[in-house]
Amino acid sequence: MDEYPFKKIEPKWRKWWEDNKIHHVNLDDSTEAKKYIVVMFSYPSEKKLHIGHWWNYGGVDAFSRFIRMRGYNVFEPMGFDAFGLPAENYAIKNNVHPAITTRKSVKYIREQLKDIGAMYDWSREVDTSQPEYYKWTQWLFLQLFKTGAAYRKKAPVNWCTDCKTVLANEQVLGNGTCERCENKVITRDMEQWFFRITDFADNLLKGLDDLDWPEATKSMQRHWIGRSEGTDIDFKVVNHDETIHCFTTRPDTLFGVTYIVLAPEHELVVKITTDKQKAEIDAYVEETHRYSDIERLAADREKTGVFTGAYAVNPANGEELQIWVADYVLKTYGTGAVMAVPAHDQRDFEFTQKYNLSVKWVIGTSDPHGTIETDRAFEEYGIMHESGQFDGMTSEMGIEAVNEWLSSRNAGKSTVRYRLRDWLISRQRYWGAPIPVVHCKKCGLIAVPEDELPVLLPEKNVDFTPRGSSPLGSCKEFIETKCPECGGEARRDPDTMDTFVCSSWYFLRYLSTDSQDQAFNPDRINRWMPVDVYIGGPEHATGHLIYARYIIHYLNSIGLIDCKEPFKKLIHQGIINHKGQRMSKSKGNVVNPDPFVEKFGSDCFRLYLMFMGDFRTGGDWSDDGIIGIRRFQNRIWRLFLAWEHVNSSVGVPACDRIMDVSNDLSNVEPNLKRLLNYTIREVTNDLENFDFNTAISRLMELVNELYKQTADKDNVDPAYMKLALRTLTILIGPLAPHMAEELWHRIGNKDSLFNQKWLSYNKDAIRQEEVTIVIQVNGKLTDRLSVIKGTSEEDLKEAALKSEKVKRRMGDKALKRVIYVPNKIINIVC
RNA sequence: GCCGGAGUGGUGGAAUUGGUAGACGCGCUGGUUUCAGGGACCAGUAUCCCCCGGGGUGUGCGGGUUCGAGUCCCGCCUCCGGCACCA
Repeated sequence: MDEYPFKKIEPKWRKWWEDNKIHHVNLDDSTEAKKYIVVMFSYPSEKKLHIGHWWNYGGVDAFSRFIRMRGYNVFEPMGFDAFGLPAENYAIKNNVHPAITTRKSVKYIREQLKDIGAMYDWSREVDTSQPEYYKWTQWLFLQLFKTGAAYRKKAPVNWCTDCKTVLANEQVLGNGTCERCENKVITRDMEQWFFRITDFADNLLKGLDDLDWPEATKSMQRHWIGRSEGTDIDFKVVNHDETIHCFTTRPDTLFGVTYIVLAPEHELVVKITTDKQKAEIDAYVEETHRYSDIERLAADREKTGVFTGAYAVNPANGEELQIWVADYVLKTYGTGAVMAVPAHDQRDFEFTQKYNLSVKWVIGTSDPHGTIETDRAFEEYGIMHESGQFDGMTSEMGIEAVNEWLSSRNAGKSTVRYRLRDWLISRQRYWGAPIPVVHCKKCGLIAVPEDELPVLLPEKNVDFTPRGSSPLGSCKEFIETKCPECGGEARRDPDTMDTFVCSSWYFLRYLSTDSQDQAFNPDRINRWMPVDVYIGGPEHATGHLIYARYIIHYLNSIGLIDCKEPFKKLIHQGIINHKGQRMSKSKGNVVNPDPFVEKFGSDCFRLYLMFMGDFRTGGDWSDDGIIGIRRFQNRIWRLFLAWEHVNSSVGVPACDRIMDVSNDLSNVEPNLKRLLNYTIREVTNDLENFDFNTAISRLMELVNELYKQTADKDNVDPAYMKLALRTLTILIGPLAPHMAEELWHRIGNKDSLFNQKWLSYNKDAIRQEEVTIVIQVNGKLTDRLSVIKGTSEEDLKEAALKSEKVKRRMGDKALKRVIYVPNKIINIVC
């Protein structure tokens, strides 16, 4: 039996596509409508593509090819997110320079990517670790710096005592230890670079409404931004000329405040602590620094705190309140100070229990007989009491009224706070884009002039093993420089940028890789942005996807680009597990795609992954099913071999006549006519919706049916077969591009299949003359009737009641009603 | 604790969105082919009972709405993902 010779065919067409620049995109062509389809670029530090990449990239390519065949100018680029910690860690461990390992990985992965047979335009590849790219990442930084959106401040960071380096939050394990050495991680205050993403909190929140994104992801971003309306209330400190500002969302509980809490890092702690309490407070503050933020924030930790010895005055009733320091209050949220209302806040309640502080109930239920349990806080809205002139108000009214009262007395004002923090972008690491700023003793922080970019990352004389400060600081040639302002001795900033900065704008750079004198060409941006469909994992919901949105909002705000949002539609691919678990080296269940590609071919492997399950859901990898796809390919191949003669024996006019299936098909058998049109409709809808698995099922059905209908070869009209094979070739093109291109040329075409227009279908041709009506008795399937479409309800009812099966099931019960769903079901109720 | 998503044959998964549950594939069973094979083709395959004509039961569990529920409502269970002292 003839097997489909994928080994000969796949490399042949890959070369042909490349030689004929089939995948080259003209970015300046405005004659065709564009579609910009981007899949998150790959992270070469992982060294090799795994099955998940094939799942993702194969599906996205099928979609892109389909869109292209529908007549759009489609741009589907690919690149490398090549800076980052894994390459650096590998380098430290094996003493190989990260530049070398990264370049090697990129080269290897690029070849693997080419095996997928996707229509990437490789002339527009980006690599974030190349000076041609990071020059513009630095340029982007400078734009932010010039407008004050990039700034330095002292901030608590995670510090591993053993590795002697700063760690990202993701690198700290749940128990507060370092993921690499499992030693203790502490909090350390360090001067860091930040981007003012909080300035855009509200815009980022509002922008979500119009995005065609998964609701779950939008919801995650909303929570992450965490807008919350409340009030800043001023508490004067007794015997000090200081005021503590407390943010609360519940000013209606103001009369229930029994003490005040400051975060350990709060600047007033030192000022107001009494001499008597000083030793204890110092010890406590010191103690909190011994924990990482992650550890401190563990919700199940018992609350601790220390009294400062100082008091503050409640502006509502003049009561004096103890001021405490406790690490359950965070310096980084709100004002870093809290008015504690134990009766109506469970956290404060727990704290009071431990330290024997008083509880004052000021909110009750509206039900006069309703009692509130007193063993925990009552956090709901209710009716105010013990609250002076506000007694009897609902919480909603009270919040308004207290706000007005406070602001009229200059003791507070309503504000909006966000959970979102400014984006900490500096890293004390080597393998990243250097921050293009010079520190001059005389002039301060001075931006490197744009025409001096890039600030090259030195590849020699850098000791990148961690020792407690930025590796670049140890490189004399790099760090010592002249101040661009005064020309005096100065030092370069030794930090590098978070790789999320690199990946926050790469989709802009794809459009201008041919330009060395600008980050992006505004005309092209305005023509191609936003990205029409962006595909990537849901794990980026609150990281990359917020950062990229922020950068676009920012560039828009300073007038550099027109578009407001980077990604119009977002799709998350699912995750491929193996044996029910996520693939990982430690579990030893990683599946390497290469042997499967070698044994079954690229198309077969792509098809199998797409067929395995829903693109968005993911699935569990199994070696077993792929054989079914090979059989499917072989069946198609043999079908073409068996009918090869029709391509020469059927003349050109016949071919023209059947170019478009929606045209007159009067001479084609009704069954086939219907089948072809039906398959076009189904496959079209499925590809539009990323439902590759069902699209492939429909094509399998078509092939099965063609085998059945052509069992008797002599009775088949060759034109009919020619039409069927042509239709099949076009429909399978996006899914199995190599095979389809081969078949396309075999049936007599010279140009690429992917320059061919997609097929339209004829609705009328799908309509069936004969339909099967299901007869139910009390909703139970009882019998079937095959009738001509449009048979009247009366006739159907009569026929149904005559059925022996129906009679048997009805027994002697009387007919009550008949429900009729046209052309589908007749339900007899008795 | 809070917010999402999902539970369907031996197995991967379908189901026009309230209308024939199990499409398509894997596996398995039987058969055909001068078939040495992990080849090709045909038929069967949710499950239980059975007088072989049928009958009962079935989409995580328990209720409900409806002529009719995998799909909608209420209450649970399990798994996965995210957030987690955010005042």
